[in-house]
Amino acid sequence: MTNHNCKTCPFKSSATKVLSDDEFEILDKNRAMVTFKKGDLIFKQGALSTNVAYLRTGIVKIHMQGPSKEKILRIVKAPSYFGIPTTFGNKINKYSATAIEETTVCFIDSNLFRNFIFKNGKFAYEIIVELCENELQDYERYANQSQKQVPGMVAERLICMSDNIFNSNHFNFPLTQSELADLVGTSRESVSRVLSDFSSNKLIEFKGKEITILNRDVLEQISEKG
DNA sequence: GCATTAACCACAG
DNA sequence: CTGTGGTTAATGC
Repeated sequence: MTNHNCKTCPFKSSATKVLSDDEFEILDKNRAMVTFKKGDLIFKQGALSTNVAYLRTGIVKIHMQGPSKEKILRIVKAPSYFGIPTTFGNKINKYSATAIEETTVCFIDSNLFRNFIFKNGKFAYEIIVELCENELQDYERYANQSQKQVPGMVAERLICMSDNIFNSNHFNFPLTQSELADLVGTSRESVSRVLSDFSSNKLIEFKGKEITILNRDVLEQISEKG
């Protein structure tokens, strides 16, 4: 971890892959890699933002304090940037990031990052692509969330986690039920009921945090029907 | 009216 | 942190 090298880092972003050797050298001097444990706050809503955060390994949740409750905006899996909007969109962080499991994060000075965008068009393009993909995903979630019922949204999240984060039908669920509720925008009780319901209908099985998807087809139907 | 859905509250493991 | 029951409000036949 001490003498790490960006050029040979196996967790480079697709944007970073197009940097020149000179740029890599500059990057190496202007970034800091930090390890976070499960539950650690990585950056905080309301605090000043001076670095771009890049998730090198691990999983984090992006969350925001709403008028009355906490809202989980997204779950981000490495490798991915996760603090670009909050660094360039506003001086003050508009949301917080918390590690959901052991995580390594690279902080890159935002002035340096801005320079790369100015000087290296390919780099800038890759960043735009990533931001656009995120935005599209968010739009989809807004539409779903306002029109689906609770079982539909929970089913959607389970499938999404299984497909995009764990690539398996069996995984250790990284959130509490209360957090899952904050993610899909309902109450903790509703999540609990839906989960027991799915379980008694043999769509999933869960003991503790271990979740297994037993009947993916029906779960997808529920997700689509809402 | 009656059923469904889901939030809020409360209390118990 | 989770599971459940009671209550209540909104919405849709």
